[in-house]
Amino acid sequence: MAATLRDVAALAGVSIKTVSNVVHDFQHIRPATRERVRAAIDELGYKPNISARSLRSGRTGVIGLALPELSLSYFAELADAIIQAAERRHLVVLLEQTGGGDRDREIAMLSSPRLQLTDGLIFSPLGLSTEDAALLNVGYPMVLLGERVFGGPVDHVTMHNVEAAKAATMHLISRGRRRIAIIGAHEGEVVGSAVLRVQGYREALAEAGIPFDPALICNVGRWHRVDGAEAMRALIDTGVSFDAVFGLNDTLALGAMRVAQVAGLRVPEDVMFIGFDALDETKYSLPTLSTIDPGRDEIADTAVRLLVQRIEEGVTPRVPEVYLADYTVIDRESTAA
Amino acid sequence: MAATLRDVAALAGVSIKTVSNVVHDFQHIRPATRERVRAAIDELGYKPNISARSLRSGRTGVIGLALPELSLSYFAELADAIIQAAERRHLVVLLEQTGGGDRDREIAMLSSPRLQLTDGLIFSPLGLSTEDAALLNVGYPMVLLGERVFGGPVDHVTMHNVEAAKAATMHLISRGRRRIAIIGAHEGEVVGSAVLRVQGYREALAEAGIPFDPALICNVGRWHRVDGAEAMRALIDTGVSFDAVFGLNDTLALGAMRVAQVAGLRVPEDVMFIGFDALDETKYSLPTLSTIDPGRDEIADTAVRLLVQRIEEGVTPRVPEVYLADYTVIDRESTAA
DNA sequence: CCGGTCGATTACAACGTTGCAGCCCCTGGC
DNA sequence: GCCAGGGGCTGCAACGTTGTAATCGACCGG
Repeated sequence: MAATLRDVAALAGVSIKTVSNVVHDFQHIRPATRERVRAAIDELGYKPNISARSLRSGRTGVIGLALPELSLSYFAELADAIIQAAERRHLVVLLEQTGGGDRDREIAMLSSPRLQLTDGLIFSPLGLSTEDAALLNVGYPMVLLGERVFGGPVDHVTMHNVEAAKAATMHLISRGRRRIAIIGAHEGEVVGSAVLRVQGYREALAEAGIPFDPALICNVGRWHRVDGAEAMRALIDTGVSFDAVFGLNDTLALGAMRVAQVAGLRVPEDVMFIGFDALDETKYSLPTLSTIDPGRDEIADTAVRLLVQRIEEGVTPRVPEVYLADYTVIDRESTAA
Repeated sequence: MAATLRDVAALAGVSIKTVSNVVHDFQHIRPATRERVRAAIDELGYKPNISARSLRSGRTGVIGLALPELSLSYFAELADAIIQAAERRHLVVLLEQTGGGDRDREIAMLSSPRLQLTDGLIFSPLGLSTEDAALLNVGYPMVLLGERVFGGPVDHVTMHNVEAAKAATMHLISRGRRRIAIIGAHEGEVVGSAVLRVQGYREALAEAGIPFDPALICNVGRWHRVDGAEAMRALIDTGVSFDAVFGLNDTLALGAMRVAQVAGLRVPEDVMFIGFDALDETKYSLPTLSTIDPGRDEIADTAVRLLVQRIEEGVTPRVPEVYLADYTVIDRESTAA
């Protein structure tokens, strides 16, 4: 069995509390005592029991991270960044997958007893929408990610979606393109990344005096590679002319770009492509994919920072904070002049 | 504050222990009492405190998963599968990243106090090797993944690496290729996936009577996309002739394939490519990439099953179990006849 | 030389849960 | 009418930790 404070105390000839004090580096301990306790700790290989500590202190040092699915590269890279950010603050991450946009599962997860041993939650929903904002009024610290819910009762870390999408579109326009297709719109939706990015696209067109053509807007179900591929196939089949494609995320853009190339279109000569997310793989596609870097590390770090802040300040109500990360346009081969 | 057993007991007019019994569905409770307690639980929104429960019972319902990095798609997809498998058994997963093959970090992680609130660990090392096997003799249940350590003291879930690599190579040979390059070897290593897969490659060559040419073996540092790309560039620069490439994982193969195409080689006409791992993205690359499906879901499910078994049987020593998942060759455009 | 201060250490209770032992009362058999 | 058996429930202790208050001795200024 694992050694406890009691064992260490007995070996060092001090009280349990003194050992606890040494472990926590409290002051007012004689160097000699400290040394003796340290030696006993090493000898017994003592490790504090986190369950007991957490029972006593109400803290576990664990934060929950709930996101749709790791098999989407964007979320895998986001999880990676968040886990690293958490580690820098000596926190571990408990990871839950809610599936690809299943609203009910997302709601159920918010009150899951599995979150009990968590100090707080970083939540990236895909199925909720703004009218669900009230559901976020849970009894524990939480930080929201993404573009599904705005104005909710919790801190929110997101990005300048409209502006970034506008910048992506303007990048294509600056390269001389005027028939710019969108891959990844969500028909009928009024909330979410798709809506915002399409809005940015329209703003760019308007500013450049290019008429908006609904025939260039390709709707998809989900944002997987296969959806991008199918949308591009459908677009080509309609016979509509286009000279550039804005994939609302990289995965869509990559799927679409592949189909375009198979269909004999040259990239970037015939069609330029730009994506969104700056996934690692966009650096190595053929051609390399221009994209928007949404500031993932900044988002991850800020989310963890805000969550820690919420955890530490206790139940004090406060106006929820909204943080918008900076974006960058990354110009690669798929939009080479 | 969250409701406790005491609160529920007071409201229902029974003892704390009776509430606990209801929660655990113990027998010998009158239906009327059970109902009353149930109602009180609902009214107060009682959720058991997992820290306390775990302090008392020694179980948390959490398993640890330690792997190198989520930004490698293989591990992201593996984590996805393991989290799902764990969920089926009502377990949550605490995820730790050990970095890309950092032996010291991997060793440190094994005794991290962060694992304290974990019932067991699924460990996928990248830096350890067989001589470190003794380090796996930790005091908690553990299941090992991967090909770094064999013959260790713990259950091990892995795959038929040599056979699968041999099958991949024979697939290329059956398509008429004889100058098959390997991308991803690790010079000087004697353990790990690279070694085993190269061995399978050599066995296939030998069986087909094809001489082994060391000039076709490309060493890399890590197994990222950029490493595959650089290795391919180097290979082309040497001027060695080759008509097929076996990427020791999909990421390497995709990186290499891109460089080959940029260099003017046609795939599969001039050079065929096959990878390893059956990542989702191999379905959508240009061309689609042939690969080996290592049975990821089977591996995930087995790992969790074995871990649960170890957890439940307590400290009873037992001969470690080794499970080898089935593989399949997936034939796609990159090796089309 | 005494009261006060401060450094070093300790005793105790409590966090919320569960295992164990035991209590009470009802039922059935003789 | 009494006892055995067992269903239904309760009280107590303990898991390992930490916050609070208390203790004890040494040292200092007056």
